[in-house]
Amino acid sequence: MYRTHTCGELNATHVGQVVTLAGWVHRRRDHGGVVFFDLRDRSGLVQITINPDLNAESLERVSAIRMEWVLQIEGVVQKRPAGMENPRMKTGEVEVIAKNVQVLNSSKALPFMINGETDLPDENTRLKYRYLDLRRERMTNNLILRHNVIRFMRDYLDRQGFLEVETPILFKATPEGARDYIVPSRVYPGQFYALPQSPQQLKQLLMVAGLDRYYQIARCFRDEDQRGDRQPEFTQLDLEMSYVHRDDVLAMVEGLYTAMIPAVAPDKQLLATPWPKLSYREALERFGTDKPDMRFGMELVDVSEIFARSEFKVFKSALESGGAIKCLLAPNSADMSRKEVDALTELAKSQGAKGLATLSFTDDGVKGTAAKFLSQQEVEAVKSRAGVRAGDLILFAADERSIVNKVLGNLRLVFRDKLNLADPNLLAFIWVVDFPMFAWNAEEERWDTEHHPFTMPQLADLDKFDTDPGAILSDAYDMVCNGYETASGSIRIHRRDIQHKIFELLGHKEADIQMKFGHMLEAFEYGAPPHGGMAPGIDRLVMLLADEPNIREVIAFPKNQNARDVMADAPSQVEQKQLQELGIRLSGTP
RNA sequence: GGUCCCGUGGUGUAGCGGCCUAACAUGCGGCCCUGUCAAGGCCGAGAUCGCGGGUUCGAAUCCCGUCGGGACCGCCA
Repeated sequence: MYRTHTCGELNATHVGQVVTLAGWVHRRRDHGGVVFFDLRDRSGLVQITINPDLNAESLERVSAIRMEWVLQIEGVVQKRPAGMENPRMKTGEVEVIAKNVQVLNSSKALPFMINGETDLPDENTRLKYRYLDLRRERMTNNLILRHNVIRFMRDYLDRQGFLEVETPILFKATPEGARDYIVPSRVYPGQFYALPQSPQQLKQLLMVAGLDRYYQIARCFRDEDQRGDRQPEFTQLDLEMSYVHRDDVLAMVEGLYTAMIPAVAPDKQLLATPWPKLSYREALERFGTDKPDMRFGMELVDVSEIFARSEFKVFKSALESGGAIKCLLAPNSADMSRKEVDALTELAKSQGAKGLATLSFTDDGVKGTAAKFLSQQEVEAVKSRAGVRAGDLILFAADERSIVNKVLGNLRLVFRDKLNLADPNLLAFIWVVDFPMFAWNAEEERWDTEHHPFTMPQLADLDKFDTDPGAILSDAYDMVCNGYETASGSIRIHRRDIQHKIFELLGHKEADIQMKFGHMLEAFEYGAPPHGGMAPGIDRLVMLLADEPNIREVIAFPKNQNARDVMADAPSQVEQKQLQELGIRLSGTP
């Protein structure tokens, strides 16, 4: 063994012991006579003291040593002289007086500094040298946190009677949902596997197989454009249970999370237990989104009624065409500059609104773009309905209801960030339930499933299939936290007739259904039990627990926004021979 | 596919028509220094300002294009 102890574990109880350590030079402080190194391994830092009476061989090595060299230090743990302790270091009471210094490896000058939190380079540089970036304490801690989260999940689910089962990475392309990553087959030229977007079908088949309670730390692949909270491959806690109703699944997962979070992230507070349940409709109406950040108020206020007889053209025409007028109260924002309001208006326009109307309640009276178009009574009515106080700003959106909600929902988040309305240590978990089963796809003139085609419609709505599919609610649910969708799931269809009906409504032809989903339909004919499940996203959860702004910070080797691995430079071309074996000829760019 | 923002020594920034033969910090090299902990002091090397074109007497600075990166919209069952 190279070492007897780790750096971070040393403390006053080790005083007097001879120890051997191995690690990186985090910092060096060379005083000419005495030299200090902070030696680092995963466990932390400890000060190594090189005194001038060290053996000549070691002493000669010391002068050449630079940051990130790998050393093996044999020495004696000593209590630091009085007044020389460093209370900011975990090991600050002690130091290791070196008796022998071996250089295990040297290091080139670093492409960027990794011993502080400031001055991080461009993210691509961090990704190119990810192995250096991960040496940083913050990144190491993120990976440790992620490990603790997954370990807790495994232990907890094991105690709850779940079995961890692995499912294939090479599977079958699915026509629904995201774009698939496909893998050519050598044995069957011209045919392709697909990487799973999730193990959805497989876990349902495990229920048919009688596994009863299944989970997996599952890698999922979706070939869509990136965001801060989306990567081409990501990890879910995929789970499925037999003989459950919606609330059984929710209670299981809520129990897991409320036990886990104090254990892995003790600084975080849960907003409420049990977690509030919001219907999809209610979430949209009150917060303008199906993934509301519940850490602060600023709810949307419907003022359509107040303006039922308004002469303000913008409001009038919105109502006449069946739309709505809603507003948002931005506290203490009446003094916002024209420029800032214009920027908000641009944002609103980018999301489909025609514009924004404002009222600002200043010391000099009511100002804003809507002021001169509204009557005194209308202004008073808005004031009392929205609870306006002096200094507040009101923003109106008048349009189709869906656009109004979307625009104000996004503005709500802009003000959250601008006015620091959300407590960063709060985790506001909620359940969003009662999603619509279908959404009309205007572009392709057909129905799409809102969740996925294996989701069980609510029984009360089954008779609406032929009359009003848009009104059918499903037994789908999302876990939402601080404005992120952190899990999604549903009770599944376990009856062949209903499943078949869904595929039909989605516009699949009979032959297609057999080719793409025949295995599922057939399985349902062999005594499929009622079942349901969920898939909490692990990357997003760890991101929230670690206070990171994106999931790349909690993934060891993520891809950049253009789905590129800049360290290994993937994707890359392959040998012509490989393509030949697969029967693939490149036709140039699509 | 679209919108917006960014690109200056290894790294992070400043400079935003002439004062730039490009500044500061850090890192790097050398020298001095026996108690520091972002150690300190002195000296030094290191950048054709992402790339291409244009405007101008003159471009890091203005314009156009392009490449790379980021945020967002579309997309993400």
